[in-house]
Amino acid sequence: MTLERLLEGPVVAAARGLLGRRLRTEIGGSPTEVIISEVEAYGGDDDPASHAAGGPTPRNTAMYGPPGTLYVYRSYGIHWCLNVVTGPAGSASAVLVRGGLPVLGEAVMAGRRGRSGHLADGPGKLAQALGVTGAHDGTSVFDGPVRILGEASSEIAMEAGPRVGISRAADRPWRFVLAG
DNA sequence: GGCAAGATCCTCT
DNA sequence: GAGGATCTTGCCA
Repeated sequence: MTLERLLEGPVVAAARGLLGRRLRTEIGGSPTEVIISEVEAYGGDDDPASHAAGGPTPRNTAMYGPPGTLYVYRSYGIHWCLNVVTGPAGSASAVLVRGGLPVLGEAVMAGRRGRSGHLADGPGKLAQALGVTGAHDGTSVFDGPVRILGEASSEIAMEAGPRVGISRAADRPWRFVLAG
């Protein structure tokens, strides 16, 4: 299964497929890379917890783009959160990347974060460590500054659970983490 | 034009 | 383990 085909499919399948893949950025001349270790799936209008639940708005325009579009939004006025749009264009479903394991450019990430350790174990931390901001909203993960490498990691162990940090439809088991 | 809520992180106790 | 920081977005008057 290629990355393109994966992202064109149902959002839950895409979320599972993204787990364990590599997320690479090359921003400010410093390459950084993490293995995606935690994701959450968000549907379109039929998902009350999704930003697209109320229809298109200036902020969530990127969610209505083609699969592989990057959707970056500001959370709590402080942090950036990084999503990958999935499904056919117009479905407005996306996968939130909640965490990753640093594999390249660890020193760069520590510099951006202003501390060592806990570099990318949360949505806001991940975006900050990788240097992702609203400037990258709407770019493509196939040929933009923020890319997902196509190599599939086969046979990985994962666990599913309820989504975190939301108040509506929080019971859907659409959160996936690498086991261990 | 004003208000309330939010897919979070950090510090202190 | 609990609470504060901090500001953008979207809704309503």
